[in-house]
Amino acid sequence: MSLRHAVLGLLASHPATGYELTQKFDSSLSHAWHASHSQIYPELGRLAESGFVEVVGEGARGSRTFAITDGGRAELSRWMVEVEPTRTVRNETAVRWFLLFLLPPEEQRVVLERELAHTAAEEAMLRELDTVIVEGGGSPFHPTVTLGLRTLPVMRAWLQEQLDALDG
Amino acid sequence: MSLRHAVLGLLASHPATGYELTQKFDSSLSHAWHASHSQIYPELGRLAESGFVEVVGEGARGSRTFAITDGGRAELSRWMVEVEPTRTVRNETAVRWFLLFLLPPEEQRVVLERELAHTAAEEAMLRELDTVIVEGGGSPFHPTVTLGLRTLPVMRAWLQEQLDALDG
DNA sequence: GCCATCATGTAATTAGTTACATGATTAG
DNA sequence: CTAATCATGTAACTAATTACATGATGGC
Repeated sequence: MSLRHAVLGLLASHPATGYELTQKFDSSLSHAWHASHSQIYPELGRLAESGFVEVVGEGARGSRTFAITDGGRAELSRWMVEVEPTRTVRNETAVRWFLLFLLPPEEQRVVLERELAHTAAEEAMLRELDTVIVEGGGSPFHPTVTLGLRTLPVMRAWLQEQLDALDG
Repeated sequence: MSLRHAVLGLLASHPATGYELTQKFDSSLSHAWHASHSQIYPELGRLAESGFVEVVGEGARGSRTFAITDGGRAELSRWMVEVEPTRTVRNETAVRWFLLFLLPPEEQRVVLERELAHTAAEEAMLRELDTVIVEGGGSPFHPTVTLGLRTLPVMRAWLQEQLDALDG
């Protein structure tokens, strides 16, 4: 389970509430791991029980800010350095691209155009994230943006080639 | 759930046994979706119940070969064209890369070298898959290989840059 | 006053992993 | 003969999604 360590990692750079963590899973971490609030709140509870995080403040509307503990940092390092990474990937978009050839040309075109539009939207999102990061004086999560902005043109080129092949 | 449609997609290009499908999830589809045999066999049963696949032959050791039906093809097209794609991704390797900066330089180096070694192994695997495909007279699953071989250099360059930054 | 967003939680269901279990065939 | 691979299945458990549920705060 990477959720545990993803949450720990987010808290390692900044204390946050469950709500803020949920937002980070939807922005900076969205190309690496997904989790919704119904998973995050119970996980914070379990991490606190294990002594890896602790509540360091309470705010409006019953919000609680969590911070990583020394034990949490140790656990995170251990996981990153010593635990053999699980290489399994789950990416529905990739599945769809790889099955594309099964469709008749006209349907392929529809799907390819949808995907091209999506890469454009994604690029806009990444550029905005990048701006936020630069204005904020640099952030630990730059890799998501950097790698995203570098791999997007490769993806777009492939989609465009498939479209061109349909025409020519 | 993409498993259902991934299985349907694999059967759409070729009838196969559950065992063969399991192998394909570990090779051609490994960068898009993962599934183990304990998930695949029950799914084949459910697909058969829905009338999307059928048994078209029995072989040694109780093996059963499944093929997609017309109904299955229709369902697959519907899913690919009409169903709004789920864009959530789960990739533990990406999580690890994005948390890298949390480690002290010497540990970063260890991890970066492990990851560089992994990209090399992956490239070898992709090249071998590519050879198999070319010798087999071309295969529908070429996109996995093509995109993999194109994105790998981007990944490797990023890893190398991080390493260089540690040194210089 | 009302709508958007902030903020948290739980319950029911479905998906996925790990472990258990069995046996046939084939290459060396 | 024996180890690797082929081939299938189920059970127990863990992870993740979807749906239900509630209420505060702030801007207009």
